[in-house]
Amino acid sequence: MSNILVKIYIRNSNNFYANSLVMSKNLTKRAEDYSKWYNELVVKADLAENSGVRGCMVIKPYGYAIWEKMQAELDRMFKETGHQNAYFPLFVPKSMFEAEEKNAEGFAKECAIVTHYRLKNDEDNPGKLKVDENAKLEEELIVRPTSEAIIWSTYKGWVQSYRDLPLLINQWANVVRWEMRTRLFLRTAEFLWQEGHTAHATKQEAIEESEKMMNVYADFSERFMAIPVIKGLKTETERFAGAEETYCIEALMQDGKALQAGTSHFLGQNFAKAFDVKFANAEGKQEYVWGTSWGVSTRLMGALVMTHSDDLGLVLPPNLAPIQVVIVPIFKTDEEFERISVVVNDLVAQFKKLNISVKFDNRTTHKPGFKFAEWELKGVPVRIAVGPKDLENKTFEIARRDTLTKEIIAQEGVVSYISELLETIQSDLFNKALKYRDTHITEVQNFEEFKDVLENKNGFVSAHWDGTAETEEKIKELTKATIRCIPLDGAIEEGKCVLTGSKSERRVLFAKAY
RNA sequence: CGGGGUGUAGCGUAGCCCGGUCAUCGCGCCUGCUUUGGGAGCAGGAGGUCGCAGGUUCGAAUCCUGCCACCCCGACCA
Repeated sequence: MSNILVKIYIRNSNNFYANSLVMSKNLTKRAEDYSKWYNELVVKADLAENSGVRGCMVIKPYGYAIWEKMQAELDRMFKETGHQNAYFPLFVPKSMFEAEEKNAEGFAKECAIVTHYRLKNDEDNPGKLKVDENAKLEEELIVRPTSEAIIWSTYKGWVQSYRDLPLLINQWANVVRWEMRTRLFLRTAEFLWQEGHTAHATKQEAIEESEKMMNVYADFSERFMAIPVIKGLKTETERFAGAEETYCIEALMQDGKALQAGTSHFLGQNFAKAFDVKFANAEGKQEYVWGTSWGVSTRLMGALVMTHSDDLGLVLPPNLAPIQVVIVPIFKTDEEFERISVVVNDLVAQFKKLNISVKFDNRTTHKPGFKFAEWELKGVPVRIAVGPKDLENKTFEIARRDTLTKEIIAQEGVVSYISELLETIQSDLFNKALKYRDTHITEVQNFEEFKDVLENKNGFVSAHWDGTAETEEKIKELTKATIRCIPLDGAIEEGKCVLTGSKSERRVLFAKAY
């Protein structure tokens, strides 16, 4: 093939040479550099691109369509569990931000801060502007890295009696965290998310709420995104700043690294005390309310890409695919195209009745082979090809993106066949990812095994841990692996800490993480 | 924020060390003909303030300074 280029990457002064075969339009081979593969995939599949503004990305229409589907489903689930949407300000006055000390401290190093509100002409550089030093704000405004502060300061005015509780609010918004190293979808300086913030009369109710939302996330992730997750608790070091307990869902990517896919926090009375949110209980006594907060972000898009995709491109679960079925006509003459269009238009109408999103790729500017490759790159779950042979035999060629298999199917009843096929693909994708995940949870008994798994196999390592932050830190230093979570379904099991040999009563999951 | 690297057409790149017909090649794009069941072929053509701003020089993609953005490692990352 003429468009195979042999590229030689020559890196830095160490004279490190890495040769790689790169198809001009294909993706970098995954084994060589997973992160390069990931970046190329995100860009080439038309999901997002670097904006050129520090650490921020542009989400392109195709990527945003996926996000909208995720939003719609999550929003439905939130409402089903009694939550309402609201919106709070982007700017948080510094004094408000610092009210809950631990939370403020936790985010202090990654905040964008507004200090001025006006520009003026720069006399030294005609046509240029500069900050007007006279327009300095009395108090700086923090661009929200999360909204607990501004929301709890608002809740103070909303809660007086136990009759005002619970307060179950969600907000869809953008937040800014000035991360040192950014990566499309996984860690961008600005990202889109939803954050739920609830207030309750009792501790028990708040704990139940945070567990409930963790379950909502796990359910969404597994049923909708076909990404298996492990539900668990964060250790004290990994816990959200300002929370009493952090619940999380952890997913495993194809390169064996773990990704935190969502968190739900039981905040205790920390924010209620910081913002003085009190209510009169049934006995007329003043009490602080109990809080939770929970969120998932556009990071889930990164999880989606890294969980299912292969070297031909994106693989989207049918539930999330903006286009579930694409129809590619194969023809030589206008007359053939006309005859195919008649059949296809009828087919499209039938799909629409079943709410299956379908695209008839009737471009005359590209050849079928090009279209096949393009839709594969974009991850469309099912492709139907229709040509003269099919008209003659009353058949279609059906191709699955996930398995890359093709079959010839009679036109009669094809719509219900595909409707079922979409469900099959959805569950097959989940099962495939589940199998990968489950074969990459390795129980180890000692530190030698521990290191061996992390060096040679990767994935989750299930090991005993003595429960101390020092041991956790030491293990991180030695292996780069962190405790992803203390699994909720983990059995009580006597054992010895993998590093120190001290007593342990349950296994926890370690992994290298994004 | 520390260390290293990169920035040349929409994308990927050669050239930089050693300043002077060096702006190179491939993909893509446009036009025409032939093609169309897996990323078409041939012929012709368009497209670039060499990241930005200064400086050195008769002359800068090339040397120097500053800035911006991106990549890798580390630190950081509820």
